[in-house]
Formats: sequence, C-alpha cells, structure tokens
Amino acid sequence: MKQKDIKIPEATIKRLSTYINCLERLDDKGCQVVSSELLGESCQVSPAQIRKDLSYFGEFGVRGVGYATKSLTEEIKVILGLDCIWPTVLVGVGHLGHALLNFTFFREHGYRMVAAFDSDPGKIGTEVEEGLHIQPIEKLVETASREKAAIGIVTVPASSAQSTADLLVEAGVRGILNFAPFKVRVPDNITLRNVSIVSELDNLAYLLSNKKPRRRLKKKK
Amino acid sequence: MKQKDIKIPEATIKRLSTYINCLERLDDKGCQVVSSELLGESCQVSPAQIRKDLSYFGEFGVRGVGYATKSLTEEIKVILGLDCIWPTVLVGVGHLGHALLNFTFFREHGYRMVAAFDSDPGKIGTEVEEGLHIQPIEKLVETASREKAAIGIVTVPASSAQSTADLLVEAGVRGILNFAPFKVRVPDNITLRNVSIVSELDNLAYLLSNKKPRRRLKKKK
DNA sequence: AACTTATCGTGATAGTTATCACAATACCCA
DNA sequence: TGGGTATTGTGATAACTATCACGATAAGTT
Ligand SMILES: NC(=O)c1ccc[n+]([C@@H]2O[C@H](COP(=O)([O-])OP(=O)(O)OC[C@H]3O[C@@H](n4cnc5c(N)ncnc54)[C@H](O)[C@@H]3O)[C@@H](O)[C@H]2O)c1
Ligand SMILES: NC(=O)c1ccc[n+]([C@@H]2O[C@H](COP(=O)([O-])OP(=O)(O)OC[C@H]3O[C@@H](n4cnc5c(N)ncnc54)[C@H](O)[C@@H]3O)[C@@H](O)[C@H]2O)c1
Repeated sequence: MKQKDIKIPEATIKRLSTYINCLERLDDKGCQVVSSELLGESCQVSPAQIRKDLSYFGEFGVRGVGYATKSLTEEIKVILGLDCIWPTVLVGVGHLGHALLNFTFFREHGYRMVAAFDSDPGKIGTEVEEGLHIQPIEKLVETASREKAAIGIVTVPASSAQSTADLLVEAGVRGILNFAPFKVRVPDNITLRNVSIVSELDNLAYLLSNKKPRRRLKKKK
Repeated sequence: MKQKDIKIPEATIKRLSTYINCLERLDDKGCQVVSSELLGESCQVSPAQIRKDLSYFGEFGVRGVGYATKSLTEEIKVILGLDCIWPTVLVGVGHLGHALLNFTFFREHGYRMVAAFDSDPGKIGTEVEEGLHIQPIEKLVETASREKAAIGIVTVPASSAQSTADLLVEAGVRGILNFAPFKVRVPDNITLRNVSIVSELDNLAYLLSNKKPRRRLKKKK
C-alpha cells in the first residue's frame, strides 16, 4: 500500500466509479473473480490503468489469480465513501430536477434524498417521490440543516444558481453538484462540482466537425 | 496562428464551450471588449489558460486591448462547429429523456431535435415538444436516416443501451451521447461520448469523505 | 514620432497522468 | 515439495496539459 496523502488523479476517481458498475454486472453474470484484463475489457480501460488506479489505495488482488469481484466492489465503495449514506437535498424541481429525483440509481448507491425545494408556489407540496414533498425555498436552510444534508444538488436556472448555492452553504452542506450553466462561487471549505451537459454535446459537435472521413490525428508538429 | 492538426487537449474544448456562455453573459452586461483577465474572472479559468486555449486555433485578440466579445463568441462557435445546425435524435423518452427534450438551451445553441423514440407503446404519439411526437423504436432507422440525424442521444436503461447504439449507427448518425451507465461499443468511425452523472456524484462523495477539516492536499510524497 | 500602457501570443518549463515492462508471488499439479 | 503459469503491483518512462514569463504590438498621449 502506498502512503496516504499523495495526489490521486481525478480521472482515477472517475474510473473507480465506473469499475463498481462493471463489477456489479460481472458479478451478476456469475463471475466471482475478475482479472484486470477482464474488467478492462468490460469497462474499456487498459488492464495496467486499472491496476495502477487500485494501487493508489492498496493491494486488493491476488497475483496469478485476480480480484474477488464482490470484495473489490466493496473496497472501491469504501475508497469512494459510498459505504455510508449521504443525505442529499435538491433545489429546483423542474424538468432535470424531477428526473434526478426519480433516478433510482442514486438511492441504490449511497445517496438519500432527504428534501427537495422549489420557489414556484404552484409546486409546493407536490409529492415527487415516495414520501418526498416539494418544500418552499424559504424552508431550505431550516430543513436541510435539521436533516444534516451533506450534499446539495442545484437544478435551478443559471440566474438563481448563485443564490441557491449561498443558501446551501448557509444550511451547512459540504458539497454541491451544480447543473446550472453558471460558475457559482463558494467558500474554500465547500466542495463544488459542475456538470455541464452542454459542454459534452459541444465536444461531440467539435469532434464531428473536425473529423474528416478516416483522418488520423496525432500527427506530430 | 499555429498549424492545424496538432492535438488539442480535450480540456481545452470543454473550456471553450464554457467561454461561450460567459462571453454571452458579459455581452448582455454591455461588455463589448473583454480581456483574458476579465473573462477568466468570470469563468474561473486563469487568463494564461484562456489565451493558450485560443492560441491553438488562431489569433483572436488585439494586444493591449483584449477580445471583441461578440466576434470572439462567434469565432469559438465556428471552432466548435456550432455555426451550423446539428440534427439530433433522442432515444428513450423517460425522465431524463424528457428533461433533455425540454432543454431549450440546446435549441438555442445549434442543435435541432428532429425526432424522439421510445419502445413503450403507451408513449407513442405523445407530443413532447412543439410539434415533436414520440415515435416507435421500430421507426428509428427509417426516420433518423431520412432526417439525416448526425447525433443520437441515448437515454434508455443500461440494458438497452447497446442495441439502441447499434440502431443509431445503422441509421447513419456520426456521434452518440450516451447517458446510460453502460459502456457501449461502436465502430471506429462513430464518435462516442459517455456522460456519467453518477460518477460526478461519486467524485463528490470521495472528496467529502477524504477532506478532513482544513486539510491541504498537494503534500509532496 | 517617440513614449507609455495594457494585454496578447507563445516558447520554455513544471506538473500531472498514462503506459510499459518486469519482478514478485499465489495457486495448481505432478 | 518444486517447477510452471497466470496475473498482480509498481518503478521508470513517455505523453500530455497547465503555468509562467516575457517579447510583441496596438492604441492612446504628449
Ligand atoms: N433540462 C435539462 O436537460 C438540463 C440539462 C443540463 C442542464 N440543465 C440546467 O439545469 C437547470 C434546470 O433546468 P430545467 O430544464 O430543469 O429547468 P426548469 O425551468 O424546468 O426547472 C427549474 C426549476 O427551478 C425552480 N426555481 C427557479 N428559481 C428558483 C429558486 N431561486 N429557488 C428554487 N427553485 C427555483 C423553478 O420553479 C423550476 O421548477 C438549468 O440551469 C439548466 O440550464 C438542464
Ligand atoms: N434520471 C436521471 O436523472 C438519470 C441520470 C443519469 C443517468 N440516467 C440514465 O439514463 C437512462 C434513462 O434514465 P431515466 O431515469 O430517464 O429512465 P426511465 O425509465 O424513466 O426512461 C427510460 C425510457 O426508455 C424507454 N426504453 C426502454 N427500452 C427502450 C428501447 N430498447 N428502445 C427505446 N426506448 C426504450 C422506456 O420506455 C422509458 O421511457 C438510464 O440508463 C439511466 O441510468 C438517468
């Protein structure tokens, strides 16, 4: 095991999250042991990359054999902090917010939606999910801090993103996942991640418009 | 202007997409000219990074002055291929698909949703957006190729992601944006991008569980 | 026209991440 | 029990990306 506190590449963390998925699927197929080669095949990552990623955190495999599917899954969950429940709140129950609230995957993977807020009076009280009623934005600080929400998801329009983030910080959340196309500012001790679906599509458009049939990039100089 | 065909960092492309956003907001505020410093301030990127990103594609600024807000916006759109319309189809009109279809941002930025498909007979014919009716999945190849769809968005369950991607390829799309948590395989000449919202949250969970109050990362060795 | 100021464009440099290659070693079987 | 095989864990290396520092230069000013 390497020592703690060396910098772990962000890309490694992203891959670990996908490994869990692939491992669970392989486990469903009856695979009790996986090699880095097989796992790599299944999640389209090179075997060496997988071993390197894991080696940042310890030794989880058996040389000559591979990794025990179930226990590796658990180990990775521990690494990512998914072995506990993260109380989460969502602000802005519009189209996207509604989709996220109904995304069962989250619940199955360590996140618990403890409250949802919106500023539209017409939406207050609506049940968006088993036992979860939309609350007025004015209740955010009170409710979120009472529920000890650790994560806040922002799905309000860009123009309200900053004020929403401010409320979440006031309520004591430690991390914010922002879907609005606006770069909000938060204090240093708050972890912020932006998800830009538009950028993903734009990236696709870029690749398509610059890909001439069969052209190969990578030309040096 | 540097020569074409050198490798552009993917991160650069992602940033260019966000620059457009910030530039449009600055333009709304009446800023006709922006310096890399001001733009950097607004989108939380270092001025040097912005200049470097742009320099991959040409010289767009005026030394001692800055960049003309409007024309830089247009230039970046050309770089990303957003100066034309991308006919796009979406498959799987569930919670997420519905949100994406109603996301006006896309329409305003060069993407035109030309068709939406689902396998649920109960959904066929429903109007999801001005003039856009859900079609049966059996019509995908016919409709998408007739409409010359270039991009396909996959929002079906993971178990159907591969077969959906196969249909899109058959229909002649050139790029696929996949939201399902399954690594689909496509031919070499198809551009594929995966969007993993779960990974984003997991990344947040990781950062939160490893951040001790006030600890500073970056310790060497 | 020379001088000043602001800010760009970019080569050089530092830092980060991925790939490679192989020593280490657990299991299997005779 | 010892030799063969498969597959890990990791140091070294290569590739990529960001940062820095400064020369270049356009516009305004005297
Ligand atoms: N729809 C998508 O597919 C999609 C994709 C990527 C990003 N986004 C971004 O996500 C955000 C939401 O998108 P959407 O399509 O769901 O929009 P939407 O208009 O459907 O939903 C926004 C919701 O936020 C609520 N709201 C507005 N101001 C608020 C405030 N100050 N406090 C609390 N609630 C408030 C509104 O009442 C509404 O219910 C936007 O910033 C959008 O750019 C959406
Ligand atoms: N909801 C979210 O916020 C969210 C977030 C991230 C990723 N995702 C992923 O996006 C996908 C869709 O999620 P969702 O929440 O919208 O699910 P959903 O069940 O609400 O929607 C899936 C839709 O796909 C349709 N469908 C199923 N099989 C199909 C097929 N073979 N061809 C065409 N249509 C088919 C279904 O009829 C349904 O309408 C899933 O893979 C999910 O993991 C969802």
